[in-house]
Amino acid sequence: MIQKLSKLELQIMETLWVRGESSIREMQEAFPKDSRPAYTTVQTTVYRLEAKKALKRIRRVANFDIFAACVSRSSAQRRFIHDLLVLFGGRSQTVMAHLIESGNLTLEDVREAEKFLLSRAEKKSKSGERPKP
Amino acid sequence: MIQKLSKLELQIMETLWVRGESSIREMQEAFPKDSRPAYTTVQTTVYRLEAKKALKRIRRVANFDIFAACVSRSSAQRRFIHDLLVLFGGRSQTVMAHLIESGNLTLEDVREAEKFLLSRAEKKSKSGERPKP
DNA sequence: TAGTGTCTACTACAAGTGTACGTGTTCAAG
DNA sequence: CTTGAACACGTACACTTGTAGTAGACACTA
Repeated sequence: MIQKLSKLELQIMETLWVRGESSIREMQEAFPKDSRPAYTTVQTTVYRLEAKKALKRIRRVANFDIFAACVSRSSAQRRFIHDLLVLFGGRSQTVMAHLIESGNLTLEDVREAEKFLLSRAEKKSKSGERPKP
Repeated sequence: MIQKLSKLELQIMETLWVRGESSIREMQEAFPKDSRPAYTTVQTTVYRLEAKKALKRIRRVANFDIFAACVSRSSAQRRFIHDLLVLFGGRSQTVMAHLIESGNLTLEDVREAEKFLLSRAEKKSKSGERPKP
């Protein structure tokens, strides 16, 4: 099972996920300049992520290391969402309600989701009753 | 502004939100018996919540205190969701996608949300252009 | 080859969190 | 009034997380 990642840790993983292999310097500079942690802060966090086997050293270029993600973005996020749901008593409607309230979820988004759910339901009925994958 | 609450803290607040005023013992026993923290653990957490002004002592019955929530459930949850969104780069579609993936969000839920969004859009256009409350 | 700047590796520390032990207090039954 | 049960309160401790300083290794330049 994937270990729990903290906020900063996830932000750092984000760089690896979107930009691929990176050095510590690159990960640090991926932060917005107005809220950028010190180089050593990023470094420590990267080492901790390495200990958690969330990323690994790929190779060494000149005098610095290049890292790459070991866990996929969606599995880490899944893990995160799961924790979230526990807190909301498993009621994702509540979560969605908040997303809407805060104006972060538009009608379009919801319709998109609906379409997706419909197409999935179709596929399911075609391939016979499949209660829980 | 509401302070950040941890997982355990939120779970304890949950008791106050759903059952109303409670004693420490009641909050502790609200946990499922197979994962119930010790009485003193709950107690310490309650004291910390008191320091954060998330709850307060209402009155004393016999030799024990009765507590009640000071912050509303939705404001605490809002705070939590906000943090979550930051991690997902503000893309709530991603969050919703995960909720669907995990089977926690049904077609019905989504349709419900859609209805709500529609009715809200109507209200907004009736009361004139209101860009950002 | 000496100098300069970057990177690693180690170390440190404070705040937050989960957990729990004593000691003292209070109630209620005997 | 004594005693036992339940509770309050202070204290403690280990672990996590965010943050960063420093010493030494290394590479590239003059």
